[in-house]
Amino acid sequence: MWAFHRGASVSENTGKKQFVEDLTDQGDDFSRWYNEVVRKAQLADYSPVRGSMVIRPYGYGLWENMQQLLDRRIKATGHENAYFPLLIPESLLQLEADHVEGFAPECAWVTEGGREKLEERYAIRPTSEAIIGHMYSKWIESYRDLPVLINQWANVMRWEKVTRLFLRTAEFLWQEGHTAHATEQECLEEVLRMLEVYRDFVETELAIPVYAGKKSDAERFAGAQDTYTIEALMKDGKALQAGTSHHLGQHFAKVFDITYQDEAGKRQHVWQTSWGVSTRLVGAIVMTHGDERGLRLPPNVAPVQVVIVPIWRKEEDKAAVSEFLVKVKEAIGPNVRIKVDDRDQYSPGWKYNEYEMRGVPIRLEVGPKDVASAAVMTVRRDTRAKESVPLAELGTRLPAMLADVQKTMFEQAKAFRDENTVLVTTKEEVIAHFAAEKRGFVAVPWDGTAAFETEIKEKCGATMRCMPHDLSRFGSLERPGHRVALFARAY
RNA sequence: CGGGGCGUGGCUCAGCCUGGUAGAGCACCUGGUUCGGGACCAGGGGGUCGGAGGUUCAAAUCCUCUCGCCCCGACCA
Repeated sequence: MWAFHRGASVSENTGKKQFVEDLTDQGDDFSRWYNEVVRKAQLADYSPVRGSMVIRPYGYGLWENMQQLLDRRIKATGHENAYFPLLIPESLLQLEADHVEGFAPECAWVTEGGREKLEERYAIRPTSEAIIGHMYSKWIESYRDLPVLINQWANVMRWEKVTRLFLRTAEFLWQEGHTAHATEQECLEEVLRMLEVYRDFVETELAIPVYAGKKSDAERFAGAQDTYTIEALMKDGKALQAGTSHHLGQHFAKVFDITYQDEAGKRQHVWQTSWGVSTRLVGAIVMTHGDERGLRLPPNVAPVQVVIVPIWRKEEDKAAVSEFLVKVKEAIGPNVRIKVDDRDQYSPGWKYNEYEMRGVPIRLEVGPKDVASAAVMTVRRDTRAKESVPLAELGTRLPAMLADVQKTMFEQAKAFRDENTVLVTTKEEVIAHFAAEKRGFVAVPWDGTAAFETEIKEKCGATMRCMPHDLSRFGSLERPGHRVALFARAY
């Protein structure tokens, strides 16, 4: 099951070197493959700042497309964007005990301004609950002010000991939603609404299937009452937390004194949520869809959806192909993100390999033969299927093909995830699974004790990822007094 | 933060053990021929060997410290 195809291999028939050179095989060393792909595809590069990376235009373009699609959903559910300061006074951060306890070890501090030592040091935000809680206490007075539904797109910093491109960097980009509600009921609805927004966004736009569910006490966010999560499975069999939505209860409201007068004139603490996804999702795309040739990007977020490679030998070909290209672009129309690579110094074959490595969903080859037949050759990245499409049909066929690539990628990822989700009935079987396989999700009836989780973690390194909401696949595991829990080794 | 590994042109690495003129392939630049799955020929440019200190007539090479990166574990989006 875990024998991957070898990349950069020698073809059995021709003996010629076949595709992407110098790319480590996924099965040989997945981590190394990941690092190489991220850098060779120019998503990101290391920077001189410890643990911090530079997101290059191609990677940032991917993030921008993700941002746009998610931002639309966040606004469609009634939220507004705002911006809070990067620096958080230590006194604010310290108000919520569990919160400080959770974040203190990874805070970076500003202790000087200009040449003066500060009276109170500032934390560079690891998250913004504290500063936002402080502001909410000023803004909220009456039940008429509720709910407050604010989102922020920002960078945050966590002084991580071990960093990895996109998956865990000291500084990263994300969005963090922070809402305040009059009742716990409304608050919980919001938490689940946003979890669903994340699930839909990640599955629909990133083509990454996830299990949505609730975290155990051991895994929940510092300062939260409950944490909900979406968990994805990477190709190496490890789980990745792809987004979280927190039910903060009244913890922050109490310490930041966020209160309102209800209709009866009585003063009440608000109920709060916070939820976020980060640039880690870029890493999730790479590790969910990538293959032995490199990246595979879901069309919905790919910076370039269709790359056009013109081909010519003689000068007269060049003129004819160039002329034809104008018609091709016109036929495609403005709704597809295209790129024409007419650089002369690279051969068509070189370009094919290059754009496959960079994950462009569809390639068009346009040469003299295509001009003659008034068609273009299309090649899909997901299936590598080649098909000649008449110029007249491009305008409708290309968007349909992109949609199909998107769908196929999701189905492939889902099939992989499902094949690697097993059901067992005892703790011992969970441990045995990870001791032997060390991969995939294992669903098991959980008695709700911390000892159960701890023993599994200590014996095989797997942690509880969530208690899934959708039990349609796990019905056979339901037991009185138990919850179905998913375990996995995780990033 | 523990255990292990690695820092030498842009990239992948050799040279280090046994100190003595910094190398190769790829990439890059120029010219020409090429172009439907990583083209070829000719010419050319580029590195104070991660950093600091030490030993030595002499350090990429030996010693000490330091920074960074990678892998495996413990903690986190």
